[in-house]
Amino acid sequence: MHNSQVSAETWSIAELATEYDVTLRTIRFYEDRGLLTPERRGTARVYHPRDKVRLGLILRGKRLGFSLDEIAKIVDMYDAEPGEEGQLVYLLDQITHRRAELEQRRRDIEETLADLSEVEARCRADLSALRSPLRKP
Amino acid sequence: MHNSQVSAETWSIAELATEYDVTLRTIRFYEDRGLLTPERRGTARVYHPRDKVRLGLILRGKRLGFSLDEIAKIVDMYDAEPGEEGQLVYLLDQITHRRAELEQRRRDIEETLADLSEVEARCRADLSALRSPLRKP
DNA sequence: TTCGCGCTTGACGCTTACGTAAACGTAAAG
DNA sequence: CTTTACGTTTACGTAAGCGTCAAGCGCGAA
Repeated sequence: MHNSQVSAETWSIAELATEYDVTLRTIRFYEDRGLLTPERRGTARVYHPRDKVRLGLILRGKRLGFSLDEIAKIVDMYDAEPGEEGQLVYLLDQITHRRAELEQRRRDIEETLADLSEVEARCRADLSALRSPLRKP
Repeated sequence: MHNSQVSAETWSIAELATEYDVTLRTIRFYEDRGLLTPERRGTARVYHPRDKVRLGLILRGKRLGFSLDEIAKIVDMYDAEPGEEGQLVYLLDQITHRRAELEQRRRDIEETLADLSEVEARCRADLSALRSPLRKP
C-alpha cells in the first residue's frame, strides 16, 4: 500500500472519483460551481470527510433530477450554521418546498412502476400466446 | 363557446399547453423529437386522446429526470404492437432496467426525505432555543 | 376587404453539465 | 535522467431543452 496511515481521514480526487464512479472533470466542475471546497496541499486537492459526504449528497440530488443550482441550496441546508431567526424560517420554508417536490416525484414513481407492471403483464401474455400452439380466432 | 361539440375528443395545441402548463414551443419540440405525432387538419395540429396521454407520460418522465431519448423509449413501450418474440423479450428486459432505476430513485427519495426531517427538527430546535429566554452555557 | 386571432415554420440564442484535448507540474521508481 | 503516475489549468466542443423573435397563413367578424 502507498498511503495507508492517514487515508482514513482524507482522499485524493482520483479516490473519490473511483469510489463514486464519476470523472475527475465532474468533481472539479462541482468545485467550480461552489459545491465542493477541498483543501489545497500545494496545488493538489485534498478531500475531507465533509467533502465526501457532500459529493454523495450531490450525486443523490442528481439521481433525483435536481439541477446543480437546486442541489447547491439543498446541500448547503445540511451544514448551515444555526444562524438568526430569519435564516431558520427561510430554511424551514425551503424544506417544505423540497418535501413537496420529492413527494410529487415519489407519486410519479409509484404510477410509473404500476404502469410498467401493466405493460409487463401484457407482454408476458403476448409471449405465452406466441409460444403456445396458435389457434386462429 | 366556440367549439363545444367535438372538443371532447380532440384538442388544439393551445388547449394542451394550457392544460399541462407547458409552452407551444415545448409541445412542438416534442413532436420534432418524434414523441408526439398529432393529426394535421390543413396545417394545424389536432391532438387525439392518445397524444394527450403521451404528453402526460412525457412530462411525468421529465419530472423523474429521464432524458427525452429515454422517455421516447419508455413511452413507446406503452403502445407497442405485440410484435415478434425478440421484440417482446427486449421489452421485458427494458422494463426490468427501468424498474431498477425507479426503485433506486425511490430509495434516494426516502433517504432525502428522512434527511430533511432531521434538518427540520434541528432547525425547529434552534428556533425555539432562540425564542425562549436565553441562558448562557 | 380588412382586421385580428390563432396557428404555422424557420432560425438563432442560451443555459446546464459535463467531455475532450492541450500543455504543463511534481514526485517517486527504474 | 527518463519514464510513469497522478495531478493541474485553460479553453473549446456539445447535447439537451427549450426561449424568442421574424414572417407568414387561414378564417371568422366587422
